[in-house]
Amino acid sequence: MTTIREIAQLCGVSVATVSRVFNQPLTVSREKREVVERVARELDYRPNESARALATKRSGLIGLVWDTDHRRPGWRHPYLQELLIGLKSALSAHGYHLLMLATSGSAALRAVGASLADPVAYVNMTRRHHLGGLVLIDSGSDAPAFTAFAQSGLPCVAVDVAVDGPRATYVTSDNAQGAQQAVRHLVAAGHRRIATITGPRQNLPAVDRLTGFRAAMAEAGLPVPDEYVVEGDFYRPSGQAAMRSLIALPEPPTAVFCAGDEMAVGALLAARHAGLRVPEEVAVVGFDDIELAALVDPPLTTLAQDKAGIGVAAARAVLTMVHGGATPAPAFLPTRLVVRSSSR
Amino acid sequence: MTTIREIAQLCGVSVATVSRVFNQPLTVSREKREVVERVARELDYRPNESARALATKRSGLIGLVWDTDHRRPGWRHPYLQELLIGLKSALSAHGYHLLMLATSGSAALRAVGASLADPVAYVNMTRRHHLGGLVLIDSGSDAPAFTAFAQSGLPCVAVDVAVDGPRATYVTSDNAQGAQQAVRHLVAAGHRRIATITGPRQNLPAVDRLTGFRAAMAEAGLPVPDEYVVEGDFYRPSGQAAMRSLIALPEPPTAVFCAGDEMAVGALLAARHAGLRVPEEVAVVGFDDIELAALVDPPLTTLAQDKAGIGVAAARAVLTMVHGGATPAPAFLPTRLVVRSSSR
DNA sequence: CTGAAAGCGCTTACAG
DNA sequence: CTGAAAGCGCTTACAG
Repeated sequence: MTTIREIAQLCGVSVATVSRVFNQPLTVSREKREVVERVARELDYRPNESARALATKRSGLIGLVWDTDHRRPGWRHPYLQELLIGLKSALSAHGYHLLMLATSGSAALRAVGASLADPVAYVNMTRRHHLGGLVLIDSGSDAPAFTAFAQSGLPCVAVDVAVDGPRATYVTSDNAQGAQQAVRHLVAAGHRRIATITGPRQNLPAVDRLTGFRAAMAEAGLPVPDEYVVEGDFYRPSGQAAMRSLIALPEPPTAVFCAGDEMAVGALLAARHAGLRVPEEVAVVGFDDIELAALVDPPLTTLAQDKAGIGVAAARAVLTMVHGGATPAPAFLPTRLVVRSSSR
Repeated sequence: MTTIREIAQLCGVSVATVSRVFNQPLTVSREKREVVERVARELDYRPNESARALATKRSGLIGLVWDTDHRRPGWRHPYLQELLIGLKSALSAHGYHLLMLATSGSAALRAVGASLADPVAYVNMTRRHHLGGLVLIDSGSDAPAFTAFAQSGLPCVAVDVAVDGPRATYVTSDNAQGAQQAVRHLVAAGHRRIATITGPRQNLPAVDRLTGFRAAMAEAGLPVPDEYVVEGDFYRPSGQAAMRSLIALPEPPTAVFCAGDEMAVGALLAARHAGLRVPEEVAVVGFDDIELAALVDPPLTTLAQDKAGIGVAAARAVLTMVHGGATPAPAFLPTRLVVRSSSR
């Protein structure tokens, strides 16, 4: 790797001048600048990022926290790949790389002295590596660390989880709005007895979807008996179990809004096992539009999230803060109703 | 952030001694060591990674190249999430983080002067950031850059693509073996006319699966007429089209081995559209065991890859090289036949 | 075992 | 506009 010194010598200028050519080009006379640029190009010069980070305290890296919930080893993020695509492309466009941090559940941290539950582990990593900020992907198992980081004053953008702090914001789908669309669609199809299978009580999207559901039901003048609200955990089996209990009611619903596609697939299975035709005897609507949604039988009506868009929005939000901008307000990205055969 | 200097002052020792306590603890007298360790703990000291990397030319980071094929924007990796889980956990266990590089398809690289097609872009990034090495995930669009990196002599581990170089190796499933298992399973079920839908000709897993297919057919003494080998591209529509053409043959196969689950799902659709019952009239076997496989109708017999295991193996291979070990031989991880209802 | 010193490669006030 | 110098925080021969 060629260094700034070699270029300086070859050009007969000081290292300061070479450095300026790359960092504040307009402060250098055009002739010197052009010479330096030419020589740098010929030698395929690339600045040493470690040296740069040491001198400037900025690294050109954004951290990504995506812990896999150790209490639920089978857990999968419903749209991680698209999220990463969005994140990465938006960060790349500004010259940033994405550092996936070894997370607190790992042996590594313990090795370097951080206890498994060290809530300031992310703060430390961010400082040690001079990260511009962090993007936090909710895994449901990291709440204290998320909170500690959000409070730290370092740029922080969480996905699908609400965080609070001087430079903390979050991005998620407009879940309430999505749930409303689902209910309106079902109401328009003539349904009156509409139940919902929710996500976990502490989960942001789950809460907002339930809120939207209730709002839309109220808007339509429809009652929501307690038995029509069954809590699931976003996993398929919970949807299946919830649907079974709904079917067993004295007055079962004619339509069920599920807060996630995985649960909706479970609900479909339960309906099939109970010998109920979908959508004739019971309509089902999901949320997420995972790949599976279009392929189950019958294909699932659902609310498509702008998965890559959430990644892009998260990237933009960190970058805004990294570049000194004001902390962006939380972003709620619109969802899109995709009508398939599981409802009408 | 507290620095080594502050600790040195508080302990009344030189910075060299403090540094040694962390890097070569046994060369420091026990008393000084204990004092330094205590003070460091009290101050929650963390070494500045940029300074460290600058001084040692090692960063504690492993790079990850995962480009999304710009010629195929809809492309999705069949098991990225599990791969990342395996990679990350194995790297974490040794204190390494994973740096997702802004890849060559991005505007960012052009911005910093790397042309879109710059084959040495990865070499440069590795040097600039003092990365220990790179893990390359095949996206089918980066061949020249992969080759250039593999040749560079920097530690290189590719996933699902063969690379060659002094410190380059790769890991993939034992695809030939898996295909053999598939064929043997079908032969054992009484099938004689077995066709295959392959992946792209240049793709390593695709080639190996075809090789295994042919080997097992030969072993069983069964012919493989040219029309029984149809090339797909791993995407669902190609499987559907290929299956249509197989069904249309004067002597159609009674069983079809698909080199990927997505294509197998397409094949299932084609069979359904043609009014053929699966597996009674035509059996279908896939490869990968994606989530979808268990959920289509009928559930798909397939070869499960050890997805996280591939990530772990890749991580171990880079770490071996980073720590000065010999270049590991390419690893071929065993697959597991999962029999479901699409075959018998 | 320990410290003073040089060095990793770059940036940025400070003078001129 | 340009250069000499100090500094970012750490590591590692080199003496002692």
